[in-house]
Amino acid sequence: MTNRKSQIIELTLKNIQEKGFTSFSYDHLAKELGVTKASIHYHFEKKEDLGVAVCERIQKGLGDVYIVTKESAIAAEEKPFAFILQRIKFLEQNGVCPISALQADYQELSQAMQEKIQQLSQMEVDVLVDLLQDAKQHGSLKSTEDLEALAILLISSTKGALQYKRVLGEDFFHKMLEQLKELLK
Amino acid sequence: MTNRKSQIIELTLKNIQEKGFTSFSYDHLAKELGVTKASIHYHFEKKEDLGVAVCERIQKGLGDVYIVTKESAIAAEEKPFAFILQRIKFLEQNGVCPISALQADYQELSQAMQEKIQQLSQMEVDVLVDLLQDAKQHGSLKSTEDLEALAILLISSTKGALQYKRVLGEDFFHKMLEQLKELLK
DNA sequence: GTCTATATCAAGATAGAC
DNA sequence: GTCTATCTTGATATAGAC
Repeated sequence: MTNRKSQIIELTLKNIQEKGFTSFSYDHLAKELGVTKASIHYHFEKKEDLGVAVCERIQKGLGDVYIVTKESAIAAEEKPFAFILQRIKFLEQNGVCPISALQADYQELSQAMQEKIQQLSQMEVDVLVDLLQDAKQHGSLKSTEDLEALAILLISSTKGALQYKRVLGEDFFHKMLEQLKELLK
Repeated sequence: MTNRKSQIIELTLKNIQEKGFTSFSYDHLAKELGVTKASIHYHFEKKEDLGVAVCERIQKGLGDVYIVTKESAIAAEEKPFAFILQRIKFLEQNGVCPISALQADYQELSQAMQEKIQQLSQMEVDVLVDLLQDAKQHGSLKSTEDLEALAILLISSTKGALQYKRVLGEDFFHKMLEQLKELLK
């Protein structure tokens, strides 16, 4: 099966959302796939290699949602929030955002993975800045807005709220989002 | 030494900030203290027991900062942000917020720890709501504000930004905070 | 390309000496 | 209260058969 490799990547992505990078194991992965640990080690010799592959997978997903949002028919001023809502749809029920999970383990990871996580984190900001620029050109944002700072606030509050939501319940995220929209009016 | 127990708790708190709860080990803890694993198992039979003790330690720290902020001489409208800034001072250099670290491992932890983490998370919101109420009475917030929603936004964006700051640099947090203050003007 | 088998190591935990 | 010694488990990883 030539897509065994991508099958492993998808399952790892799910496992990272559930357990985090350091806590998921090849053993558990193998059992879920009905293969042996050795077979996973064949495709990804070290856990770090699998980690890097998952980062690239996340990067692609991020890019895809960006393009879809950018080209979609919805109003430009809605696109930053549409992007965020679209992204969190991909999260497993009660899972953490995989980028947040990787950030949490950041200090324990190899340099190769740290660089990937940096790229991912920066990409999230850049994409939001781009969508905010479009929104601004359509007149929905005050011209004084520092768009990078606004993107940083959007991504920070989103990720923070996702963490609390798992502990304090679904409502938490919606309350945060409504409050944010209220302040941006 | 009767405070060996609290010595262990403090060191564990540091370790959770650096590695997360599931990733720190009794072995590493013991070496840092110059004792054996067994000695730590004596004070905290199971890792879960140590985890609960650390949660209570965090809870106390949270309460202490709340009281100090509440009773301090600074203007009431500054207190919510003063509280947040005071809290993040306790973080190790490049460490994660211990509550965020515990939230990240939430699903893998025992029920006793999950309950403690819930309490901690809710307490953070409650404390901010209280400080925001004081600020509002002093006229610095629009009367239409939903204070719980505002507290949720404050704590979410703070925690999210702390995660990104470790990866993207010190500036990230400050930009988020300035943007937030700008929107609240 | 996938398997069995195994090496190696570190983890949490316990029993019992001092 | 702290130690040595040890048990058990589960992790990453490798060698080599098929």
